[in-house]
Amino acid sequence: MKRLTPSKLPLLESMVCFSVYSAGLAFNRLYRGLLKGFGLTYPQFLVLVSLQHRDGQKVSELGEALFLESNTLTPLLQRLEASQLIKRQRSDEDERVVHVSLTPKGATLAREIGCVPPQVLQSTRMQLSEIAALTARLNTLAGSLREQART
Amino acid sequence: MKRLTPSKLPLLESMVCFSVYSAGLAFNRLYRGLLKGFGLTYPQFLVLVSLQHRDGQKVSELGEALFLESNTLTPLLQRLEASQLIKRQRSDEDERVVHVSLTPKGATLAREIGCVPPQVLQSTRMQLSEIAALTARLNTLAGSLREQART
DNA sequence: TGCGATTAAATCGCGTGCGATCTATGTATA
DNA sequence: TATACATAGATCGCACGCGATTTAATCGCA
Repeated sequence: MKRLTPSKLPLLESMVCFSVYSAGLAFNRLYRGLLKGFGLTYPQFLVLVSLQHRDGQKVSELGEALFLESNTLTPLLQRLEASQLIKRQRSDEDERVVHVSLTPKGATLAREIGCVPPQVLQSTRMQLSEIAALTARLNTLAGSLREQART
Repeated sequence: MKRLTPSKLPLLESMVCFSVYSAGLAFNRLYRGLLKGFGLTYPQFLVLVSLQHRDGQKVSELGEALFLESNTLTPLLQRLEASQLIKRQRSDEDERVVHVSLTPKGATLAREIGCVPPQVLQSTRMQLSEIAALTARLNTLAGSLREQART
């Protein structure tokens, strides 16, 4: 017996958007404590992770990797630059483009924060295989949502 | 052959924290478009959902439901009150406590936004059973993370 | 009863996210 | 070449999220 227009909204706990939202809050809080000693926020941590894999990325490439745009990235990168962890330099071929690379200090820090993800994994209290399956499902889900948002 | 201190961080796509983070961004963007016409943000939407299930909650009870504290909730509730969607009133028994309830206008809007979650579900392009399983796993995961963050 | 400890909410400052817009550079087309 | 158009970042304003602190009310216990 279905309703076309349900008068009652679903319970928060049964909404997948809310589960993702509150899990995101929980991850952010956990990372905050673990990253505090390194002087990093979680998005800043993500930038270092991305740059360690590929240094010298354009701002737009970082944006594609992190699903963020220049209005979020520019101030974030300016703060990382002020902390001497990265440097930003305009491309010679195309002066509109800005390349971002790790400074020696940033590269050192990027190695040091390698200990954080294992600690987080530990805190999930889940099997690696289950974490991997969950990650894959979430990536698929996020892909579908992004596709729908475009239309 | 394991390393005790990996020199390389894992790829972003393989990190469950990042999958949750980017799925959260994607949900937020999708909701933004769907809620714009109602003049609501996603956290404001969540407050209306919670109040429709139980009206007159204390600020602290809303906080437990949404995993937020007064430093986030107070300004958010002030905006909802300015929009005439809720009213806030101090308890008579304990003047420290503030109860939050829907105005008639808020109750009407809460019914109208009932059409949004089904649209979002549609956009996930996943089976209901799979969504339910994912939601349950995420709730368990978030519970573990919150427990670890406390210690 | 009195008075320190506790509690609920509010306030403040800062770092994201993001819509909207701006600036500077590069591209294309007549 | 000149002029319109497109693109990459930067800038601005606003709404979260949260650590730290403040204010006001209540509790606990001598």
